[in-house]
Amino acid sequence: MSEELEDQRSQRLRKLDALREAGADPFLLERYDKLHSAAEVVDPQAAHWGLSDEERESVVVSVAGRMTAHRTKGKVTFADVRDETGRVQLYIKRDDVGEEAFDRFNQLDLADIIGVTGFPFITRTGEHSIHVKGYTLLAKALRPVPFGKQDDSGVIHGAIADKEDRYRKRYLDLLSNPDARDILTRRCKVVTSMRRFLDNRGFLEVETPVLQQVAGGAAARPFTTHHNALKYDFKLRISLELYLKRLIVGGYEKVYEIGRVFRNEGMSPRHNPEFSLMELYQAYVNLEDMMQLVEDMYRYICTEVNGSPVIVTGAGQPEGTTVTVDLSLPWRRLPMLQGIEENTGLKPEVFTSLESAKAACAERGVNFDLDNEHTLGGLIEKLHEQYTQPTLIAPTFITDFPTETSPLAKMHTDNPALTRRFEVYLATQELGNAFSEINDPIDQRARFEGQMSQRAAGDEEAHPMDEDFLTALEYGMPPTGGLGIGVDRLAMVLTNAESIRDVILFPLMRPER
RNA sequence: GGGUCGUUAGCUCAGUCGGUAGAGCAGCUGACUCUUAAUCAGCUGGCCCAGGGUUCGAGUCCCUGACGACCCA
Repeated sequence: MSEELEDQRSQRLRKLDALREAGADPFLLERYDKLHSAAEVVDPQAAHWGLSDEERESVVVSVAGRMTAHRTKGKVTFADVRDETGRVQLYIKRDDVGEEAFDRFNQLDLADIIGVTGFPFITRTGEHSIHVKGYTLLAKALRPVPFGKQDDSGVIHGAIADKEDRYRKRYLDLLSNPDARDILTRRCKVVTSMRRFLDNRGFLEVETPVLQQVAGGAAARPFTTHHNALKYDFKLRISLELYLKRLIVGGYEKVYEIGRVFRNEGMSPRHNPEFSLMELYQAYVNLEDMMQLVEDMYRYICTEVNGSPVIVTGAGQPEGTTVTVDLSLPWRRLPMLQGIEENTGLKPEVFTSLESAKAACAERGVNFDLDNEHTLGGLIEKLHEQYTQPTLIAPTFITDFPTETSPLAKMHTDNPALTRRFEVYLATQELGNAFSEINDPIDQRARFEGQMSQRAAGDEEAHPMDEDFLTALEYGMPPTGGLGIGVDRLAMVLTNAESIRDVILFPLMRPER
């Protein structure tokens, strides 16, 4: 095969072989004295830019990163090197480094990882650059990386664009699309700032089992996996709840976990089968204390991640429109039935039985099929989702959930049909779920039994019986407030991401065949 | 689960009425000692997602499938 017919990978392999034969195998290197970041070198405030041209020549800078562009111009070459912090331009002159080194530099391929030493240098066009005196190939890229090219208006051409490629080969997306990198970085900061907030408040971060005999704490179907030695099919957890409450029984008073949970359900722009959940439990506090905690935490995270407590997001809005949500304004509290009345005209009195509620819904006309509703609580939540939720732009606590759909929350003392529970909504998105935890083991058993009968009636997502958890409650658990937050969905709202896949580094993909 | 759209060079994308495959970038060769989407000259590069079908002839039309995206329940 002639040289001309080799594909780019073969050409790069050939160059690698040549380097190895010459005793310059880049993959044998382990360490490079990377003394500066690209951003530090380029920073207009950096001390070296205040020096005279002559003084600057004695300054040594050392950077490392990927070569993302090169422009050869006869006996001088310009190249770009990019690291985590940004881009810096290199200027290399044959007469400075010698013909052999200059030719070797021009043999480098885009995407090769190099280390460079030189001195700070301002080009005739005013760009802060590095005048190269020496360089080392630290790793060879055998495949071309689609960096794209940025035009004068900042638009990048040729970047990897196919969403499937971007998710499957996220490393290329990160190298190619600055926006993707920015969103994912901010998502990571959502997690660290959440952790910092809770640590500062004296919560203990704990880890609980992923492999469980009974997957409870939420309404969802679990994944099953097999343990060979025990010959037992374990479930992957669908929430963190029941183990964290066992820790409250055990005497811890403020615990939290940020962890992956798994729900065996379909995928959508808002659903990934594995996702990150934060749950916290605090003994001796009530629902109102949890509301205050949520307000404080969201303001903190938003300010840490975005620099401001104001969110501008298109979540839940018509294409091309955004809403502004100011987390520093007072948050509204709205009982669920009151919200339904405001948005449908259906009065709370009709929700005394499933039959009367269905009749009232049928008379009014609703935008979903009443035949699919088998419980009063389920019908109420459906009305909430369909009519109230789309109106909830400003931060709102929806309170007083039906007992039927809240098998782990304390009942109201004056109304056993409703619970001491709230969900947080902002920009129409549900971003948190909290309740006063049931600590009455008799009540908890009755709730589980109610769920079992729904399960028997065909609801595969109804909560399973958990005898081990009930035993724990029987040893005594203090009154406790609990809170759960879907981290990915919070990140979506804070970063204005369109899909949950945009805030997950490696979203689940169907295996390629 | 239903519907719509997409899959063409390493990357981004064209491809007309069905007539044997195109551009830009990347790559290769050469020129150029301050360029920056560098420029200029020349060149290379294709399982048109897969499998069937219609046709003298299919990237293009039909069917089935794979994968993805979006919308709906």
